[in-house]
Amino acid sequence: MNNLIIFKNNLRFNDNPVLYHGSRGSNIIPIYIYDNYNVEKDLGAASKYWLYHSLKSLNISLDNNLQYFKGNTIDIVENLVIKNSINRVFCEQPFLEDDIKIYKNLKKKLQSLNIDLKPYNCSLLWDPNTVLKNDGTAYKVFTPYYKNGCLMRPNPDFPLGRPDKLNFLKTNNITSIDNLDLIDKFNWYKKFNSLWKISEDEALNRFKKFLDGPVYNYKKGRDFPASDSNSKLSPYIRFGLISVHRIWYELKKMKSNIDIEHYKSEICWREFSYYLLYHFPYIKNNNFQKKFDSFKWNNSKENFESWKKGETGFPFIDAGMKELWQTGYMHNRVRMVVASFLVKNLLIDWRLGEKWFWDCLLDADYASNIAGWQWAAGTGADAAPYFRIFNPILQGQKFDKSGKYTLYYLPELKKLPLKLTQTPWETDINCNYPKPIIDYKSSRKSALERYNEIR
DNA sequence: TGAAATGTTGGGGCG
DNA sequence: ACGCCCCAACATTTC
Repeated sequence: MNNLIIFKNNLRFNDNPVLYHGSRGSNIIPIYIYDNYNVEKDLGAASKYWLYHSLKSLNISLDNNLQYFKGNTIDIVENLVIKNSINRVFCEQPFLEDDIKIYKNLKKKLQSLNIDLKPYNCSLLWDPNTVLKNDGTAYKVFTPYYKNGCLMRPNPDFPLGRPDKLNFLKTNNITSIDNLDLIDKFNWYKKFNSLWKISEDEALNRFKKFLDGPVYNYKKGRDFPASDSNSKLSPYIRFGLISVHRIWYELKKMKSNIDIEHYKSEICWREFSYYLLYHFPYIKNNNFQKKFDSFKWNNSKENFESWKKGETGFPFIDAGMKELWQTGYMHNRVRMVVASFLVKNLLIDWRLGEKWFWDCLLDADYASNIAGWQWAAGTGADAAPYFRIFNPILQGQKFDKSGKYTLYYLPELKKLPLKLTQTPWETDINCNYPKPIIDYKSSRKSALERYNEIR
């Protein structure tokens, strides 16, 4: 048998159902398709960087046999199948609207050629189709989704480990990763090189290191951006350099405690995001709660720019935005605070924030990003109520008491007494840091008034 | 996975 | 010794 193996969002050698099953007793052609033809939203710049290095790493595991294509999945696969006498095509089971459409069209095309298309769920612990309320409808609230839905279902599949010896089918194709245009000529991303090692081994190492210690302080520690109680696995999970099935079972093997259970539930917030996008695809660019459709956003260009650059004059916000820009990552607590600030204090549409994160985050995940922003904006399903407005000053004082995080990204504030780290306007000492772009108190008030109009 | 406003309680100062 | 006021400290409600 000659099998075509299509990689998409699970760029790993281990625990990969597509590669594992697709390579059994067969010759394979492993390919990656950058489909910018059938999708509405192209990858963000940071994601492309991550993708580039993930592919390079995967290619090494595949003894340099990975082939790269860009364009329309259907045409590319049809062409390959015919030219190489392919019998079966193995791919990832799709869960997002665009991907489902591609899958269906591909299936139709391959059926007409009398070729099997075999989908395997690589990405989610539970298929969204199988987790429903008793009345047959989808959950909208995380806790019952997780506790009564997921955890009451049969256990997720075990991780598969390594595939057997791979036999690569010889082809005449010469493809190059460079044709995917993932890396800009302008070397803006070099700052990431020293911060992130992008490979499957590194993902596993990080996970193991996390399980060796930090996880035992996860529940409390996860809220403090200066502590290292987070696994920082998100970008690795995003492109499947580690499988959630592996993560799930490694955690299950351990003696359960409150921290491990909390980490598991966080892993399942990602599941929940995919679940929501699957059952309510309109939320990709519309408010889950329709009453927000008539909400009047200010969308001030100037304020949006200040937010993006980390020049709002609110240190905790600015530190977060600088972390994002410099590292391609932002601590979860800070993500909530900067999102609340953009939406509720600046009255800027969550979709604009979502776009910026999409472009800047190495872990930018289609579902998590949208669901996360809708959550933070208060427009989402199981969302923080709109009137729950984070105070960036208090949040900074509470979760970065020592100033370690804030001052790392805003060293100019080290000039001030520690007490004033979050309120640098309360002194005349000039440290070359911007004045607040808004008055916090009155912005809060007008946000609540604006909300009253649609309530 | 809030924060601010408002309400309640109880100890201490003081006439 | 007593009542009154003040105001933390905590609890509850509201946004």
